[in-house]
Amino acid sequence: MCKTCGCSFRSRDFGNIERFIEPCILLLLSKSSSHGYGLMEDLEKHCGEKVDIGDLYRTLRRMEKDDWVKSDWEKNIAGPDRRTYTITADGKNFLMSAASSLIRTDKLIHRFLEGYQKIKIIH
Amino acid sequence: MCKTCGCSFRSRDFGNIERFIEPCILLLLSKSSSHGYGLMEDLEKHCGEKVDIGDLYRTLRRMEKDDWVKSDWEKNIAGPDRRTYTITADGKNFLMSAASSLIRTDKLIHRFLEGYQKIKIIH
DNA sequence: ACACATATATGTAAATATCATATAGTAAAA
DNA sequence: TTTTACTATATGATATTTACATATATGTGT
Repeated sequence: MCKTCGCSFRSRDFGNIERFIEPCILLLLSKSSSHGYGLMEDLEKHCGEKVDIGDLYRTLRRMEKDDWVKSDWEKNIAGPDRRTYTITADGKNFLMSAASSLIRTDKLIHRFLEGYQKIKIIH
Repeated sequence: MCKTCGCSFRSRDFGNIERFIEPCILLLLSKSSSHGYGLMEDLEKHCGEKVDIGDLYRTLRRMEKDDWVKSDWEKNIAGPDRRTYTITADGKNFLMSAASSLIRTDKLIHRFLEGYQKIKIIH
């Protein structure tokens, strides 16, 4: 049920990749360690990802539970302290397998789009 | 929690596009009307999609509720009767917008893979 | 009579996403 | 000095989606 207008149609955008944010985070962290709020800004700037900040923090905690990242509190004079995340060996491995999966996903999309072009020409 | 081995890691494959099956179904139906079981075979053969049959039937009923397809029962001498689905005008519109979304998704994946190639060269 | 392929459907649980809200530190404006 | 804005982390509640199991029924071949 669409929340904005109350209609019976689903409102979520189509085409979302499940948990795409996770490899994006790991890619950023493999360049340099960072904290949640900083990752939010980088995800929007460099990854074209719009981010729900609550989801991002929850995702980071989950990724630490999965041992893909580890975190340490960092003193911050200019504002609230930060929880700084660093990628682990497991995180690098997942990033590698995620890249393979995304290549497969990309092929599926291409196959679909090719098929779509064909029916578009006919009709 | 992983069901097969009981470990604390998530087991689902990474890279799944949410509801990707729906535009795939609509693409097949825009070639010719079909029923659930037939769509299952075509999705696996032509779309490279492994399909949960229960999910497929539920998805088709939902798509009819959304007016993307309509269905009629068809007599079948060679087996149980079939519910045959036909794409609607709304379904064609959704298919078009899904194709646009997937082009965007594809760009996100490419951006990610380019970034990944860069860090792979460095490390 | 029984197994098997075809055919549709639902129950339940887990995982994920969305939206709202809570809390707190720092700095600058009013 | 109080209020506002920005930075920063986190959780509650709900909706959506997926996964796996199970139920039901028809027709064919052995």
